[in-house]
Amino acid sequence: MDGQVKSLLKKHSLRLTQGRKDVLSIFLHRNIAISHSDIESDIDGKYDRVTIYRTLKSFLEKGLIHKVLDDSGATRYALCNDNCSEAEHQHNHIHFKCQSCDETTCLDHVNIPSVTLPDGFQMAESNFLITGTCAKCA
Amino acid sequence: MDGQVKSLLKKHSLRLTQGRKDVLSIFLHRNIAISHSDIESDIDGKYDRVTIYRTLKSFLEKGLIHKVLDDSGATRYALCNDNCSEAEHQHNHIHFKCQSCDETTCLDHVNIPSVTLPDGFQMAESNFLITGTCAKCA
DNA sequence: GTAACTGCAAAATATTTGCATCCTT
DNA sequence: AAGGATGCAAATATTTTGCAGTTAC
Repeated sequence: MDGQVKSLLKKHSLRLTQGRKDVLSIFLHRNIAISHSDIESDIDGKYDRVTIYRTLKSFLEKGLIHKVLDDSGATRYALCNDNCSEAEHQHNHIHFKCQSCDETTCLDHVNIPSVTLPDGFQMAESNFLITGTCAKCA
Repeated sequence: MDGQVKSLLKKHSLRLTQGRKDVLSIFLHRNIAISHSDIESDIDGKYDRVTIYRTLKSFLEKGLIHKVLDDSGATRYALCNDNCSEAEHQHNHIHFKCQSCDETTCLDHVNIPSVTLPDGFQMAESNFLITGTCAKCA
């Protein structure tokens, strides 16, 4: 796991600092979309709130994580898949938010269906969020 | 238009106050998803910031408007269609956010395709946001 | 008349910026 | 050594809450 953390950071041209390793570990351990405050409570004061904001921003810019839309207003993030880089994101999976346990998961095996847009509209990215009850809470 | 405003408010069991009429008018005039700050700049101090928050909350609870997902963190709202009520929301259209003009529109004629969820997952609502270039900006 | 709505003040939460210091490369 | 990362302070933005006064029904 530690080797994975290092190689992921290196792969995305990010310096190997303890803070980044710890934050990335959280993403790897919890396979759900997490927010700034999730991380803050996980590390429990080990790093400054501002540092976490900047860490997330760096990860975002380098294509290590992506934003997960949420209907509650909270900003959440999830690990990108291997195909993502600073240059281009390649996400085609649906996000599912459970109304019961409040967890947002990436449905990696459910692809976003293609849609036909009206004349003149050009798609760049798409985000699909489904709300409901997850398998654990059903 | 004024009659439409009144009947819409009545239909959703909302008292006819000037503030609500004005806010609802903004939604009717601008057929795009708007945020709290959009409204605030539109009314230009006529009502308190807090009142607008509470107005939006009331509209939301009574099924007059719905939240529109946004990738920038801003919370936006759009008018519900006729089928929505306090009890149930019935949205099946895709939202399109233009990266150029920053406007979010409801693509009323593009339905959200149905997807098959993994075993145990149950869908309640779905939100589909496509980012790209709109017809005006292409 | 009464419950709901509004404005003002203030608190709580979320996010960003500047700067000095420290650490990775 | 140099540029990037961090911590602290503080500014800004966003949203919520309490309370007193006002208004719609």
